Amino acid sequence: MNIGDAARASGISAKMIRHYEAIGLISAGRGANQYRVYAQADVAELRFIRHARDLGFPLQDVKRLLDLWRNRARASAEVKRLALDHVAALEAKAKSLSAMAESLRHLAEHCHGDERPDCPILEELGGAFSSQVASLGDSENATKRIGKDQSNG
Amino acid sequence: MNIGDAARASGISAKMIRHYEAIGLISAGRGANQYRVYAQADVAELRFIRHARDLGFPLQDVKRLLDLWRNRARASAEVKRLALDHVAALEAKAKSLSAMAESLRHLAEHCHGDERPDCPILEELGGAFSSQVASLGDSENATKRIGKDQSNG
DNA sequence: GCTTGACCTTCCCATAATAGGAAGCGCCAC
DNA sequence: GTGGCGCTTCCTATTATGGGAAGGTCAAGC
Repeated sequence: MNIGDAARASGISAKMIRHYEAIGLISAGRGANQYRVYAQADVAELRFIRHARDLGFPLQDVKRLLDLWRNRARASAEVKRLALDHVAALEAKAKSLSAMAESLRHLAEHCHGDERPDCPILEELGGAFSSQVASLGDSENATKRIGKDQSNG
Repeated sequence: MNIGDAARASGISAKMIRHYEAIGLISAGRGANQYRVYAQADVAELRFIRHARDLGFPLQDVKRLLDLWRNRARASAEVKRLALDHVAALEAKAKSLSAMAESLRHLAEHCHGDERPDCPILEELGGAFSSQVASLGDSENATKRIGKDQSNG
C-alpha cells in the first residue's frame, strides 16, 4: 500500500509518516515509481507509535520503545523504567499545571470582572508575587519532556 | 541600566528580553553606543511578564494582559475572562496528563520489570488499545495553548 | 598606548511535533 | 491524452527558549 493508505490505516498523517522516516523512527520500501510502500507490519508499527504518542511519550522514548518492541528478547525492565519515568514526568507536569490553575483561580475569584479598573490579578502580576508556583516546575528531566498538546487523535 | 542588569533585576534572560522586544511585547531606549537602556518602570514590566509566564500564560495573552496593565482605565472584565479561560485550559491539560499517567501507571503495574521479555506495556501499545485516553485531550482551544514547561524560573 | 575582560550588538541555528503549501511528476479513468 | 488525485521533495510556520559566532564598546590595569 501507498502512504495515503498507511496513513488512513494507522491514524497518522502522511506528513508525519514521512517525518518519522526522516528522523529514523521507521523505514519504508520504495516501489518502481519511488512511491513509499507499506506492509501490514509497517502499519502495526505506525499504530504502535500513535498509541505511544497518545500516552504522551516523546518521540525519543517512542524510538526506544519501538526498538524494544521489535526485539523479542528484550527485557521488560527497561520498558517499565521508561514507563514509570514518564509517569513521573506526566504527574509532575500535571501537578504544576494544577498549581498554576489554582493560583490563578484564586486571584480571579477576587476580581470583580466588571467595568471597574481595579483588578487583583493585574496587581498580583505586577507586584511582589513570591512565585511559589514556579518552584513546582522542577523535577528536571522529568518535567522537561512534556511537549505541547499530545492528545489529539 | 543595561540589559544585563535588567535581566538580573527581572529574572528574565537578556536573550529573552531582546526577543520580547523583537516581537513587540516591550520596547527599550538606546544609549549613544546603541546599547539598550532600561529604567525601573521597564524592569517592572519585565517582572510582570515573568509572573504571567510563571502562571503559564502564553505570550499572546501576556501581551494582552500587559496592555491592560498599562491602561489605568481598563475594565477588569477582560482580565478576569483571560484568567478564567486560562484556568480552564490549564485544568484541561492537567486532567489530560493525569489520565495519561494513570493509564500508563496501570499498565506498568502489570509489568514484571525484570529480564523476562513479556511486557503488557508493549503488548498494549502494539495491540488494540481503544485509546480512551486520547479522547480526553479535546477542549479544543482550551488545551491547545499550553506550551512546554513554563515553570522554570 | 595597549591589552584584557566583561559586556553589548546582530544574525544564524537548534529544540519538539506538527501543519501548510508550492512545484513537479505518476497513475488511473475517461 | 487529459483531468484530477496522489505522490515526491523542499521550504516555512508555529511556541518559547537557549547556544553560539563575529564583532563593537567600555573600564581597568600595566
